[in-house]
Amino acid sequence: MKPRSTIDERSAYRTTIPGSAATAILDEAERLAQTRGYNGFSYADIAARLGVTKASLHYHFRSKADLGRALIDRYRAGFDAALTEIDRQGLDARDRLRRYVSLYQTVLSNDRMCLCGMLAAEYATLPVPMRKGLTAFFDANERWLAGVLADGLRQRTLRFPDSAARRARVLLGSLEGAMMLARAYGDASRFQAVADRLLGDLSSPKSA
Amino acid sequence: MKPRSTIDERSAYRTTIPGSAATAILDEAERLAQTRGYNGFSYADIAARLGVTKASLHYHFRSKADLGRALIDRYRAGFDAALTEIDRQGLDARDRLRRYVSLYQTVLSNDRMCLCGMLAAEYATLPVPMRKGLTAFFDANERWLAGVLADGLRQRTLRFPDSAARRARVLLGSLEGAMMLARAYGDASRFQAVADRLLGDLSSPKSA
DNA sequence: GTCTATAGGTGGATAGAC
DNA sequence: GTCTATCCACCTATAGAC
Repeated sequence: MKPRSTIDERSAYRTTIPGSAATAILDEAERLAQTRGYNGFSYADIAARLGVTKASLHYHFRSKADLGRALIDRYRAGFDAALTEIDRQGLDARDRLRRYVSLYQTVLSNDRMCLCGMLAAEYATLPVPMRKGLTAFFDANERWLAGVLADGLRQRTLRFPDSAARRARVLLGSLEGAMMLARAYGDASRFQAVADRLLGDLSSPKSA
Repeated sequence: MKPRSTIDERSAYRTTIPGSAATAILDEAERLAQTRGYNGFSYADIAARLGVTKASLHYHFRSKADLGRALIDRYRAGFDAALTEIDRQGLDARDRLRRYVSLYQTVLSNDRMCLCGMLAAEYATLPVPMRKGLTAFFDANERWLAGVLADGLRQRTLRFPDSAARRARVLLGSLEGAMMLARAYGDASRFQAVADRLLGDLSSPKSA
C-alpha cells in the first residue's frame, strides 16, 4: 500500500516525530515551572529527567529566556483551545463557568499551579520578553470570562451587581489566589470549595 | 546625673542599637523577598545594599533557611500586631474589613507583594522549616477574618450566604490573588477596585 | 541533534585574622 | 561583629567533535 505523501512516508519510518524533542523539553519545563517556578528549575533538571545533556537543550532553546517564552506561548495556545472547546458545546453561562473552573482543578490535581499565576509571582525577575505574554494571558482570560458573564446576565442565569468586565477581573484573581493557597496546603478540595462559593455568588437569588 | 542602670548607660553611648544589624538585614531581605521571591535574592544582594560582606550576614543568620524563617516570624508578628490594633479601635465589621484591605494596599503601594502570598508560590522549593510558618500565617488570617465576618453577620452589617469560616477563606484567597495580579500589571488601583467589589458583595442588600 | 569539555559567573557557606 | 580568602556546588551558555 502506497503512502499518500512523502510526508506520511517519512513519518512512518521516523522513530521520533518532528519536534518531539522540543515537545519533551517543553513538557518537562512546564511541569517544573508549574511546581517550582521559573527560578526554581535549571537546564540540568530537565536534562537529567530526559536523559540528555544540558548542551542538547540549548540546541532547541538557545537561552532559558527563549524556553520561558515558548512555555508561555504554548500554555496560552492550549488555554485558548480549551476555551474554544467550551464555547463549542452550546452550554449556558453557568456551565461554561463550571467548565472553566474544572480546567483549574485539573491543573491543581496534578500538584501544579497555573503556569501564568506562578510566573506572576516571579514577575520582577522574569526576562522582559516573558512579561508581555503573561499579562496577555490574563487579559485573554478576562475577556473570555467577561463574555460568559455578560451572556449569563442577558439570559438571566447569572446575577451580579457590577459590570461583566469588573466581575471577570474579580473572578480571575480569586481563582488564581485560591489555587495558589490550595496548593500550599496540598489540598485541592480547598480550591473546589472556594470556587463553588465564587460561582454560587453569581447565581444565587438576590431575594429569598 | 547618674544613669539609672548600666544597661541605660551602655545604650546612651552605643552608636548602633542592639540587634540593629539583624534588623537591617531582615528589612532588606524582606523587601527583596516581597519583590523577587525567596529564590530571587541572595546574600550578595543584601550585603551589597547594606555595604557589608556576605560573611557578616552569616554571623547573624547562619543559613538562608534561618533568614527565611526569621522573615516569616517577624512578618507574622507585625501582621498580628496590625490586626490587634484594628480590633482595638471599636470599629464595626465593615470598617475592620476596610482597614484589613488597606494593609494589603500599603504593601502593594511599595511595589511589594504580601510576603506569605509570594512564598506560597515558591512553596515546593522552600526549606521545610519555612513551610509551617506560611500556612500558620494564612490560618491566622482566616481566623481573624472569620471573627469579623461572624460579628458582621450578628450585627446585620454584613450579609453572605455561607458560614463566616468559608467566606473568610474565599476572601483571603481572593485578596492574595488580586494583589498578585495587580502587581504584575504594576497597577495598585487594580487591586483596590477588586477589593472594593469583594467587600461590596458582603454588604450589598440581597433584595432590591 | 546530541555529545564532551569547558568557560565564566554566582550560589550558600566556612575558617580564621582582626 | 566584620573582615579576607576560599571552597565547592551549581548556573547559563558556547565551541567543536561526532
